[in-house]
Formats: sequence, C-alpha cells, structure tokens
Amino acid sequence: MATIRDVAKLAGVAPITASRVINTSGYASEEVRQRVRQAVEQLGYVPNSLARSLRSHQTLMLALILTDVTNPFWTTVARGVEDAASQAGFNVIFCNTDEAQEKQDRYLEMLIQKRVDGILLVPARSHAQSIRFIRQQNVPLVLLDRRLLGIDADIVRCDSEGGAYQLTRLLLGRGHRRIAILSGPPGVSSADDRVAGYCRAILEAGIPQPLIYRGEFTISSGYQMTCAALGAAAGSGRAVNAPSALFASNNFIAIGALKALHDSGVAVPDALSLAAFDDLPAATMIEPFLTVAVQPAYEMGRQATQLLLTRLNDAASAANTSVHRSFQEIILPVAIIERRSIRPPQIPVV
Amino acid sequence: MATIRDVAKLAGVAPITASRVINTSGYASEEVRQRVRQAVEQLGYVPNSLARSLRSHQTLMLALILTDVTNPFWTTVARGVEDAASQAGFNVIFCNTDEAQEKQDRYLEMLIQKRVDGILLVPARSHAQSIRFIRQQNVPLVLLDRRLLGIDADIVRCDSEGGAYQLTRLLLGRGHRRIAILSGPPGVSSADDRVAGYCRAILEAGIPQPLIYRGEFTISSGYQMTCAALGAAAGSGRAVNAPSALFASNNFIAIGALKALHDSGVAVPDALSLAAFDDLPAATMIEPFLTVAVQPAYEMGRQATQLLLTRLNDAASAANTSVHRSFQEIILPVAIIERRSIRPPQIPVV
DNA sequence: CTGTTAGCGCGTTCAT
DNA sequence: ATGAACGCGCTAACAG
Repeated sequence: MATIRDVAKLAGVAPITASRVINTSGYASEEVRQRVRQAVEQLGYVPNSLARSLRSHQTLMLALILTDVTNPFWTTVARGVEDAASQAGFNVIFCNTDEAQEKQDRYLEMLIQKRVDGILLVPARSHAQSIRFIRQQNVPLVLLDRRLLGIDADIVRCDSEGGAYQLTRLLLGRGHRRIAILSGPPGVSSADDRVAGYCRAILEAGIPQPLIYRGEFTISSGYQMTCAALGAAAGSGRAVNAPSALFASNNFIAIGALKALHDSGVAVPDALSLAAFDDLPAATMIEPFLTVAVQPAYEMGRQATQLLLTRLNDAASAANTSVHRSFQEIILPVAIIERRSIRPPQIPVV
Repeated sequence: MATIRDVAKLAGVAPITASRVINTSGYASEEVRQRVRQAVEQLGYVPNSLARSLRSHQTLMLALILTDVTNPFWTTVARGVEDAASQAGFNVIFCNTDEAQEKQDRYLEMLIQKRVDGILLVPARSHAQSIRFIRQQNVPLVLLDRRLLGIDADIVRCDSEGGAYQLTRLLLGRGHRRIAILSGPPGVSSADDRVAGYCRAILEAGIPQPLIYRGEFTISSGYQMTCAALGAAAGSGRAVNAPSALFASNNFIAIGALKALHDSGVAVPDALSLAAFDDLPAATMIEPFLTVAVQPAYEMGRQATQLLLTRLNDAASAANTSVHRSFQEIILPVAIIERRSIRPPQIPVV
C-alpha cells in the first residue's frame, strides 16, 4: 500500500508538501498540486488515518453506546446521531450493551483504546463507576435518555415523568380507576421517572393503591407482566379487581402486552384500554391505533451529538486551562397522540 | 493521557518490558509484572490502539456495509456478524448506504483510510467499480446477499431464485393464475433472482403473461406498487383481470402492500392472497398470519464473517506469495412457512 | 511557496 | 530475563 512518501517521490516533492496538497492545508503552487494529485491517482494512494490520528490527536470518531439497536426507538436516535455527526465530518461507532454493565465496560475500554473523540452513552445501569473511568481518561461524554444518580454530567433526555403523568391523566379522564403500569427495570431513570409520573397522577386522583409491575424493556417482559396483571385479578376471584387499563412504559412492552392480551382473548380497547410510551415502529402501523406518548427520538440523537461536538470544541480551545464549565441538561418534551386504544371502562366502578 | 513510557518509568523498567507485561508476550519476572501492573492501575493507563495498529498492521476491525439497518432483516444479519466477529476478537463498524452508490463509495474510502482488516459488503448497485477499488487496496472482501455481474468474489447469499419459485408454486397450487410480483430494483441480484424464480414458475404453469412490478425495497414503494396493481385492474374495467394474489419480494414491500390493501378495503386473504419474501419483524407479529419465504438472516451474517476471517488468515499466512485462491460462493436455503394469508381465488377463472 | 527535523505511542529486531 | 535502537505513516514546528 502506497505511503505519502511514495507519492512525494513520484511527484518530486517533499512528503510534507504532498501532505499539504492532500489536506489542502497550507500553500502549494498550482503546478505542484497537479503533480501531487496525479501521483495520488497513479498510485491509488489512500491516507492512513491511524498515522494521521496518532499525530494530530484526533480520530474524528464518536461512539454511541446504547442498549439495543433492534428497538426502532434507538434506531431512530442512532440516525439522528449519525446525521449530526457526519455533517460535522465525524464517524460513529455503534455499540449494543443489551443492558449489561459488563458489555458496556468492555466497549468503553475498547473505545478509549481506539481514542474516539467523544462518547454518547445510554447507561445500562445506575453504576457511576464507568463514568468515573471516562472522566479520568478525559474523554468528553454526553449522557442520553437516562440520568445517573449522584452524577453531574451533560445529558439530553425527555420529560418521562411529565409524559407518564399526562398519559395517566388521560386514562383517568376516561373514567379508569384501576390502571396498571408495566414498567422497566428499577435503577434506570427513564423507567423510574415514568413510574413516578404515573404515581403522581394516581395519588392526585385519590386512588389509594397504585398497580406497579416492573420488568425489562423487552417484548417477553411485557408479555409476562401483562399475564401477571391479568392473573392477579383472576386470583382474586373478582373481575371487578382486574385492571381496566394498562400503561406500557415503552414500545416493546406494549407489543408484549398486545400479544398477551391477544393470546388471552382480551380485546383492546373493548375489554381493556392500553396506552404506551414510545410509538410502535412504522412497520407495525398498518393501521395505527395505539394511544401513545411519543419522544422525539431523532431530535434526542441530534441534540446530544451537537452538545458533544460543542464540548469537543471547548476542550480544544480551552487546552490546558482546566476551567470547569457547568453541565447542561437538555430536557425534550413528550407529545401525547390520542388514537383508538382507550375507551371508558366497561365494568362501572362500584 | 498516560503512555507506556509513563508506566515504564513509574515501574522502573524499560518501555518494552512494560509492553511485554501488558500484552503477556515474552518473559518477565513475577516481581516486574507486579510493579508494571500496579503502575498501569495507578496511572489509569489505556493502550493506544492507533499506535499499536500502526505498528502491527492490523486494526482488529471489520466493516459491514449494508443498505439500511432499520430493516429488521439487516438488523438480524448485523447481529450475526457482530457475534461472530467479537468471538474472534474483532470489532465491527456499521455503515448504511440507503442503496446509494455515492454513500457506499464515501464509506469505502473512509474505511480503507481507517485500515479495517476486512469488509463485508451488501452492494448498493450493480457497479463493479467499488469492488475494483477494494481489490486494488488489497483489503479482503466478502459480498453479502447480492451477486455482482461479471465479478468473481467470495459471497454468502440465499437461494432467492429457488425461494421465489417455490413461493410462486405454492400460490399456483392454490389455484391462482393472476399473480403479481412486487419486486425490488433492477440490477440488484436478489431482486432479479426473485423475479426470475417467479417467472420460471409462471411459465411452467403455462401462464402467458407475468405481472411484474418493480420498485424499491421500501414500505412506500410497496404501497405504490400495490396501488398500481389494483389500479391496473380497475382501469381494464374487468374485475376478472385483477390479480388474485400478490407476491411481495421483501418484508418492507409486504408491509406497504398490507397498508395499501387495508386503505383500499381489500381483505387478506378473503379478497386477495398475499405471500412475501422475508418474515416480518418480530415486533409486528402479534398474530403472525403471513405466508413467507424466510432467509436465515443471522446465519448469513455469521457465515459471511467466518469466511472473511478465514481470508484474513489466508492473507496473513500467504504473506507475499500472491497465489490466487478460488472464490467461495455459499448459498443458504430459504424456508417456506405457510400461514394464513393465502386462500384459493374467490373469482373462478373463466 | 517549499523543505528539514522531529516525534506521536507502540512493538519488532537484535543485543546483553 | 531485560533493554536500546529503530521505524510504522504522518504532520507540527520551525526554517528558508
């Protein structure tokens, strides 16, 4: 593989001159430019960015660590990140943690070895250990979607608490009193916030007993929690005790719930109402009918990336003046979209 | 950021000794190992893989260039690639071309600059130009899913022709005579092969006129082609001329078709039968009912990666003996899954 | 406008 | 068992 020295030799100039032509940095006479360009062409020269990065101390690579690109929500976030990054000349490495702390840490180590210029992280669990590691390495970091207890950091996330509150209010407004929330894992702030918003609305309505189920943000967990919610009612022996509405706290849980309800022969919304956080993937929307709280996924990715790029500039200009800037927290609004999966409860509350 | 020299200094040894301990290559007394490890810990030292790769001429990175990770089919392929790669100690960079030649070429250039060790490519279009570029740079390449006319290369793909043939035969066996295929872009071998398999079955059945629509592998294109297929019949003024069955040649086209049929009030399978290539994403399968030809997506990714890794070894051991090995073509079988979207035509053929 | 020198951080080669 | 010297390919810093 040809090096810049080969190019320089062929063009009859010094390597640095070739470098200047190739990177259009610094002066070069038109004649020299021609010769260098031709040499590049002739040799099929492709610059070695390893060497370049080693010298220049930047790789033009960002990393996005998330839980699962299989989920269309994250796919959309990823697109937002990629678009914003590539517009600024950066590439993005994607990493799936599957919510596993251990995988997350392995990736972090690898990414820092590769000297990525910045990291966008959807923290798998509430551990702050990983963040300390990143800080120690002086790599700019922006959190995405999830807060971390006791950690001040730049973050872009949505108003999960508020969205959950509104969605619960919507169900209450339709006359539901027994509303069960099917939520994600404790310790994940977006999950906790949605439970909190739900509880606030429930308590405000004077309902003594919230119905909270906690599992994973997966289809199978949504299925199981739904079965549990239905089963608990069956166990009590009184149909009146069955929840009349379910609040699925993400799209995959909603899909699992729909599946479970279908398998149990429970019709939505005739027998039971269903509302969810996050829209379902476009692919399922042959006939959209789920009432949802939608997060601006693309925008989350875009803004987080822009914030990260800002921090890179800060770091570059600040150089060795280690002034501590304050962190930024960007909270994006959640939009409620009413469709047809909610209806007043069929069995009037006694 | 600490370098290996800092570690060496702190441990009171030469840099190379520290290197040997860190990479567990070569000898080192137990006492020295201890000191080095402690220095690493104390300084928070993380090796610089840019420098390491520059020296060792390998990056342990592979690239997967595909058209659209949004499609669950490709997501699954990607998982197969990632699993096989990480098991061998390699990382994967993912790139979306959106079927655009230009994006593909930009990514290729970038990946070669980054000196990835190998490339898995789902070629966007039939151009062979890009492949010549890769060959010239001596980077091992395995094609995925799509052949390239006039190009001999390692490839892992499915039997699209055979699968389409079988699926069409299935429809014919149910008594359908007017079967329309909604296909992908000409020049993309998987699309062309499916049309070919369809045509073979149609001709064998003695049907004079195949009904072929060609568009993109997208939801909107599936929608449009379906409207066109329905509209053509309407235009002819005779319901008898309407297709009684549709063959969607990938999952996104199938979703678009379902949407269009729903919007037009055409019931599946009562009024019209539908079969598709590729299964729908798990997320939509609340109640699976589509009869499909399924490709082993995960396995495609896995085997392609293994083949690529084999080639890396070949290249490493062959060194400068440029023996030309013959290329391998791995063709995976397609499985037909019969469900409930096919039914004999309601309007008997005159 | 162009060239010389040096070094980014690491590991191969050869010496001790 | 350990170390010195060198170079991977490139560009910053400093001439001229």
